[in-house]
Order: sequence, then C-alpha cells, then structure tokens
Amino acid sequence: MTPEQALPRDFFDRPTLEVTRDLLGKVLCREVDNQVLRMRIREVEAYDGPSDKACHAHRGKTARNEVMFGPPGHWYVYLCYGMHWMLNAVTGPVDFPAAVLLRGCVEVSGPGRLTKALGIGRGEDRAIIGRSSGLWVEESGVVVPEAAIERTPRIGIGYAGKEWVDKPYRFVWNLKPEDE
DNA sequence: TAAGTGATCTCT
DNA sequence: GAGATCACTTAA
Repeated sequence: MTPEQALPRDFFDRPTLEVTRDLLGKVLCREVDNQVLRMRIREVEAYDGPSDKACHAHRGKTARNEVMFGPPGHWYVYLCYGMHWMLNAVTGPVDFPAAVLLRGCVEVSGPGRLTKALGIGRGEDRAIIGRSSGLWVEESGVVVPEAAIERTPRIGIGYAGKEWVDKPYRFVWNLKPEDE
C-alpha cells in the first residue's frame, strides 16, 4: 500500500497562501459508486480574506459564501456563468473568510471541467473535506520543487481593484514532460 | 470572439 | 420583483 492518507483538517488550518502552495502536487480524490478517482492538483488560486476584493466574501457574509466564514477543511462549491461549478477548499480560522480555488489537475485543466469530470455540484457545497463526503485530498509523496512553481495573477477577476488583480495568487505546477 | 446559462446580489 | 453580474467553456 502506498501511503495514501487523507489530509487532516489541520492542513487547511494555516495561512491561505501556504495551503494554496502546498496543494500543488497533492491528490484530489473522488469516490462515487465505490470507484475512487485520483487526480494530481496542478493549478490553484488563493482568495484570502475580507480585504481581498476578488474574494466573494469581501462584501460580507451571504447565504452563498457563508461556508467560507466557518472552520477550515470544508468545500465551497458554487455555480458560475450558469453552468460551471467551482470547487474551493475553505482555509483559515473561523470568521476569516478565505479559500483556495482548485483550477486544474494534471488530467483535467479548467475549473469547470474539473468539477464536471468528478461529478461535483451543489451536493458537495459545505461538505467536509474527507473520505466521509466522498471528496478529499491525499498526500502524494511528490514534492513539487519551487523552481517548478509558476506564480501569476489570478484569472477572470478584472473587476477587483488593481491592487488585487495584480497579486500573484495563482500557483501553477509546471510539469516536466516525463511527469505527464 | 461571442454567446450560452442561471444563481445570486443589489438595487427599487 | 427586476436587472446586472459572474473565480468559464465551447464552437466558430
């Protein structure tokens, strides 16, 4: 047996940028009908707190983003553009709204396609990140070297102020061809 | 490059 | 209740 182990809540109970960076190379796991799908996380974005104008929570708590204000280690899933589900992992302490958007994996790129491939939707919103919800993250044993991590501004948030649009909160794991 | 799509938020 | 907006994808 490989050391497959679901990441504990403590993993998400840290500064958002640390969690974001550390999620690269981890394994996103989805269990449906006794089948477990595993995909290596390749692209993530941080949405860090009420002052981050790109974060849904920067205008305060609403019915939709409420889960981000709760404890870490939960999923925040919402529908965007009427057809795409976005998958986020809630980080940080209670009352500090922050999350990491999972934008892509080695096997699937694009946040909307990722959730479609894994059959994620409304049912996973607010669920616990763990085997009990059928959607969790595992340690992979792979260490992503700093040199392989590219940091860029986030995608699709042009409405946020310039200060936030420019923040390099997007992390991409640049795979070598032999890793594919 | 533009349209599709519908929940959600911010006004009336 | 109405209108604008949106952390995207796909087909041209």
